[in-house]
Amino acid sequence: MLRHGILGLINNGDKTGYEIMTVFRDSLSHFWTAQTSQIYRELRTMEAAGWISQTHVPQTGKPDKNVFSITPAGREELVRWLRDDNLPPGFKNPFLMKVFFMGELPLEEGIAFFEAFRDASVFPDGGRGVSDSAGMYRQALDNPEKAIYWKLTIEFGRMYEAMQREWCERCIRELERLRRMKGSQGPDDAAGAIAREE
Amino acid sequence: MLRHGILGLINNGDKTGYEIMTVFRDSLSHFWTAQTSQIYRELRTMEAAGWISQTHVPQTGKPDKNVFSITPAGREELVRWLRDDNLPPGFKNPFLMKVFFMGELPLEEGIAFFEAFRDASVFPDGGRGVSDSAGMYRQALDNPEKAIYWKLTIEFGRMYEAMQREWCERCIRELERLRRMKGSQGPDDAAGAIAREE
DNA sequence: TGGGTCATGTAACCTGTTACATGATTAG
DNA sequence: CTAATCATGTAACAGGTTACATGACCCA
Repeated sequence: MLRHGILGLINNGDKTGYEIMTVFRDSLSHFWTAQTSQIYRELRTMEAAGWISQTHVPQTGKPDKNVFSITPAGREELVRWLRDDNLPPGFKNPFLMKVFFMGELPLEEGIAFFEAFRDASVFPDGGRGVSDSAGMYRQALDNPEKAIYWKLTIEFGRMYEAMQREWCERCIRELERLRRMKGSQGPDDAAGAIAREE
Repeated sequence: MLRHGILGLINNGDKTGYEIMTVFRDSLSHFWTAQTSQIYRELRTMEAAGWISQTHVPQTGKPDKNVFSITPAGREELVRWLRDDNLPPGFKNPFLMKVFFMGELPLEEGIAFFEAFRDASVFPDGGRGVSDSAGMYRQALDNPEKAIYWKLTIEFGRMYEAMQREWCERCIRELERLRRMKGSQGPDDAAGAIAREE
């Protein structure tokens, strides 16, 4: 996956490993992350596979750079991957893993946990930070057909956030309801209420 | 993460590696997956760390089993993990990675891609398959305070799905709009319309 | 003079996936 | 008779994270 993401970025224009890292950090962080260590490793693998080629560019006042360009074989591989029906089955959500076991902590802590999560947003500014990213903006003007897909991923991020916030609100309401029941009527009544609900 | 998930399951009752695998497959698949190979490896690590202990149980007519129980140190580790503010930053969505580069394929293929995704649901039956899982149901009756969190994770799955479907619908509408513009007015006008939109 | 940017990477480790291997019992 | 279930794992590989290392230039 990362391999093909890097390939797509190089397809949009020649890039150094460093530039690829900045794109991941500034424009793709809402759906993928990558460290330089992994990027440089993948670049070597991709060059060995003949998907990209490297040009050494000496610079003065700055370190020299290695600029990577996509090859015809790389372009073929990119569309092959796009068409390939290969979406991985396993979806992992560490937050839900914790929620699943939250019954081990007092209710109050559970409520605080959801409040903290609701208030911590992936897009603290409503997505503007990602949307304004310079490189993507340039591309949006150059090539609207590529830009529309980029906008759709941003839209996904926004909708995901809104959904997550709404879910947190619901969870907090549910937990507060349980707390009230425990407070006023004792644990047995609370148990009955939950069981009856389903 | 997986380590702590396994720990939480053993905390809810002694289990064999095989039983842990079935719980992941039947009840936690909407937010985590795990193969037996990984489960047995983690169990060994966890036993070495003193979080769990093992009892060999000979059986007749069936293979012998190794039943794992949580230790006091394991229980301490579980609540430490629950309280620890350690949610990983990197969120990875292979589907969005593909969407991001879909501009390399013709519009028709992009539309078909979203249609296929919209129709492939994680919860083909609206979540009933997961909710009815026997082990979890038993627990829901035993311990409502644990069960409520399990229900909340199911609810997340349902909301996520609904959001994803709605997002797909929006994407399809956007792409169809672009297709109409390209068809009737040529590529330059389409470009202008997208640029003006932002 | 201290921190940020540009630019390269390595080493060690941890986590996850794929494929394989065994073998009795039970239900259709 | 065949497939599924119960129950254990190993080996090899792929993918991802953390920490470290270098070094010049520029801005406050």
